[in-house]
Amino acid sequence: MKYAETFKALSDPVRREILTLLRNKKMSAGEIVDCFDMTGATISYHLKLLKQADLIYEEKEKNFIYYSLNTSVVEDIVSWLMDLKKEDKNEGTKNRKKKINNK
Amino acid sequence: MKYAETFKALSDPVRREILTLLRNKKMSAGEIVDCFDMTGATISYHLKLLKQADLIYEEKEKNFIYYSLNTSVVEDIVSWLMDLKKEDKNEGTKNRKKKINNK
DNA sequence: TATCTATTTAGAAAATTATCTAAATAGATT
DNA sequence: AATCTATTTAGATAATTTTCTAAATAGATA
Repeated sequence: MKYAETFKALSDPVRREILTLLRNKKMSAGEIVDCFDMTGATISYHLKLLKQADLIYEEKEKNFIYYSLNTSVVEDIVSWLMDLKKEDKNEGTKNRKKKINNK
Repeated sequence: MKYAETFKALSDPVRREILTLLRNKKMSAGEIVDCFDMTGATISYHLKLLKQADLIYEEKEKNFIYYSLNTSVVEDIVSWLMDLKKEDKNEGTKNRKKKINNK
């Protein structure tokens, strides 16, 4: 159950906003903090959760820590979601009508 | 922020399990309760959140309430996630630093 | 070395969420 | 009408999450 953590990480608006910020550029923790009305400690906490969920990379440079997006796990979530939409694969007789009149 | 509620709803393992149960068949609240080691009240609470997030439909029949999957909102979540992976579209404004006011 | 700078960790308070029991509701059955 | 059945609502508590301040860490610089 790898994506349990990921879904949890994605459930918070601050963390989603951080991911959006990182969409195109890497940013240091401090730069990210400047985008929010919250303390560095709080943002650090959110970064930790995103990191644990493998949604971001962290890379030390001088005495900054730069964060960037890791989209590899996003695929997993997307396929979990797409699976929800898939039609039943193993049905004998019970849901046949549903199969037939679908699309 | 329509999908805030949806991400929140998806963040709980019980609720994700309910969605999976509903993948192929509609089920009454009682049938869903039977799949878990929890009281009907608790499952009812989760169903309410899934309903509020538009992830399930509810349909009364006799004195049962049947629930079924509504995948239309799932698309929105998927496209939010896919957007994360997209390359920079560059809005032109460099160095734009805005404070984000959540909550 | 001493100190500054960037960031995290610790610990506590506040807010939110998940769960339970008991009671309420509403439709079906006798 | 009285009662049974399926489900939800209310209210309380437990558990988890978010946030803060203060302190700790670690690397860079004077």
